[in-house]
Formats: sequence, C-alpha cells, structure tokens
Amino acid sequence: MPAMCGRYSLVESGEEIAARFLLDAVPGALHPRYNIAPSQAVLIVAGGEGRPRRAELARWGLLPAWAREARLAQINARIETAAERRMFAGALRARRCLVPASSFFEWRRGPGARRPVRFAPAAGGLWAFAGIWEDWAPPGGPGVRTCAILTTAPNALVAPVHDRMPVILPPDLEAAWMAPGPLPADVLAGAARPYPAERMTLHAVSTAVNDARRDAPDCIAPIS
DNA sequence: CCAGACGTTGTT
DNA sequence: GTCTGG
DNA sequence: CCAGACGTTGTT
DNA sequence: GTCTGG
Repeated sequence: MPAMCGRYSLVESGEEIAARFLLDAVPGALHPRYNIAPSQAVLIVAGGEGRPRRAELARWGLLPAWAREARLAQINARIETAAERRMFAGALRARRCLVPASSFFEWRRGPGARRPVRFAPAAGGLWAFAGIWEDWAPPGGPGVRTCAILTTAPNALVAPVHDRMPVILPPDLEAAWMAPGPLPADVLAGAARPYPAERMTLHAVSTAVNDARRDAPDCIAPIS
C-alpha cells in the first residue's frame, strides 16, 4: 500500500505560478519539473499576511538549525504529530510555507515490480502542499534553506495505493497556513483533512519516473 | 543532573 | 540489509 | 520515493 | 535547541 510524498512535479511556467500564488516574482530560470526528488532544490512560497510573499528555492529535506549531520534530513512530517516533534516544532510554529505542485507520484504494488501512478488536480492547475522550512549549515560550511512536506491520512482515491498523502491545502487555507505565529488549531485541523478525492485524478505513468535523474515529459504522461 | 536523541515511509 | 545520492 | 553503493590508508 | 531516558 504505498502512497507517498517522495516525488512530485511542477510543470507550469513562472508566470502561471506567480499568478496562481500572488507572487511579484519567482526565482529566475524556472523550468518545467516533471520529476522532483528529495535533496533537490524546490520552489517554496513563504511570507504573506502583512509580509510580502516570497518565492524561493529550498533543499527538499528539512534540517533543523541544530542538526549536526545532514543525514537527519526529513522530506516529510506527519501533521498529526509535527507540533510535538523536536525536529519540526520550531518550523511549524514559525516557518510554514506553500509548496507549489502540479501532481505527486506513488508506487503501487502489483504483479511483479512496483509501478508508479500520478495524482493530479481533476480541474488542472496547481496544488499548494503544506510545507515547513528552516535554514541549516554544516559545521563550518555554507548555509542552505531546507524544507519538508507535511503528510496526512489518504483520501478514498489514494488509500488503495498508499496509506499517506501530502497535505494539500484548500485555497481558503493557504493564506492562513502562511500567517506568522503559532498555527491556530482550526487551521491545523482543516489542513489535516484529506483533500477531497473527487477533486483528484489518478493515472499510471512510465517507470521512467523511477530514476530521479530523469526529468522529462514521459515521467508524467499517462500510460494504459 | 548528564547523555543522547531528535524522523518518515514501507516492509516483514 | 541499510545507507546515500538524486 | 527509487537506484545504487556498500572501503581503507595516505596524500593533497 | 530541547526533550527524553537513565
């Protein structure tokens, strides 16, 4: 029963992303990403609620400022427990962000090898995953901004494939998620609610997406 | 008090 | 089997 | 998440 | 840095 939050895509143009997320600008040289994997630089949207919204790049794999070893990096945080986890509490309190996404992938077990499937918005467009970020630097080394994607229980479409899915924010919670200060209980509860299955589609994709070095349209193309 | 962990997913 | 790199 | 490596001594 | 275990 795999579902995951370990691979996704972001194929829209910088202009489309800026319009959808109310951004003045996005980092230069954004190009379509068909296969985004952990450890790579990903686009996040932070700020908002009185502060300007900022789109910037962060390394996917959250490391708290106190971490001494990069191998502690976490790509996901369970929304049910993140506030209680030493590793996530600080970021959840003060450094929440949106993670723009066109779709996410999961690998389903069938006869033989696991096969990838892709989940995308039924109406097209972009999702906002709920994220957290934190700056980290190795002892004596240069700093880097890092981030993680929150996860929650699966909806009815995802459940047969996997037992977790990313937290996808309903549009009316996006601004509240990014607001400064502690996360209000009602926003946390709303975010934890699995995104409606009816607003999501699923289709099989090629195992091309298995290889994190591959980043081409065949990673998202439907197959029979 | 100090020492040591600090996390998720998936698989068995 | 388990960890690292992408 | 999957793919691919999995090591040491010594030298720069 | 902060919490848990001893």
